[in-house]
Amino acid sequence: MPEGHTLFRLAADFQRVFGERAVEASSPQGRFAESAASIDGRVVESAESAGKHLFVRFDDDQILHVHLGLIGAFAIGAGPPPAPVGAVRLRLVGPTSYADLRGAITCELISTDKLEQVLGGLGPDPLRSDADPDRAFARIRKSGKPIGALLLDQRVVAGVGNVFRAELLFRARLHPLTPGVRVSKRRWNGIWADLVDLMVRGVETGRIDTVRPEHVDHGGEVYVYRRQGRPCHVCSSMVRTQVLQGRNLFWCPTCQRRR
DNA sequence: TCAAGATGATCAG
DNA sequence: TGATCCTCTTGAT
Repeated sequence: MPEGHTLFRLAADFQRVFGERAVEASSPQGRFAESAASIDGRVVESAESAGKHLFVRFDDDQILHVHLGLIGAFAIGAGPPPAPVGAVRLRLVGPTSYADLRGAITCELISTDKLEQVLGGLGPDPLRSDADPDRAFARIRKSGKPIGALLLDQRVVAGVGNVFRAELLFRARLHPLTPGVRVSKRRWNGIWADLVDLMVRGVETGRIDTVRPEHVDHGGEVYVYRRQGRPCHVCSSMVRTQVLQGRNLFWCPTCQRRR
């Protein structure tokens, strides 16, 4: 479930479990064997996330860069690790816990220069206190692309995925195909504040929970994401879907009218 | 039991 | 735009 809040939690978990500790590294699947050997026995100095990227810094300045992609997962477990199940690309084992990486699209060792390069390509991350929403708006206001496409562009905002996109636009009552150039500064400021709020809550709970209490009487709900053909929680219109740039878009045709 | 689709991003054409 | 990476869940058979 890798959107920005997932990576933020993962980095915090890494810091708590492996921080300041030496780890054994291996690649049961074999595809990362050489790099695993290179960090085997090193001490983890720090772990942090930026958007959907995870960076783990070791005491010899090597940096592990992981991007989970659509299907990847970095599972942390307590105690001694069991025999690897499935294609475990990287396994880290510390004194009290272990972590298994599967299915990631990126798993590599990088230098500080490359780290700067990756960070430089990302828009502001709502979970970082130094994030500047105006930097994102500067791109949005001069683009004719739909706001729904711009929100998924990691150069615009780092960490937003398909769930946050769908829910943010619903909560803002904004149609996903509205061109960026038509989104006002005031509107964007509201969306950004809502995004920060939702992602911070996502970090706390580990879930994406977006429905306001007055609209549903239990938790674990979303307004439109993957609810196509089902009634909107607010107005009972049927939620719609459409593929935009290869990704599924969801919206309520009544609450999010095209202007 | 098996196929399809999914919260992502890159690359070829 | 479609194929690809590669894993897991869901729903159809």
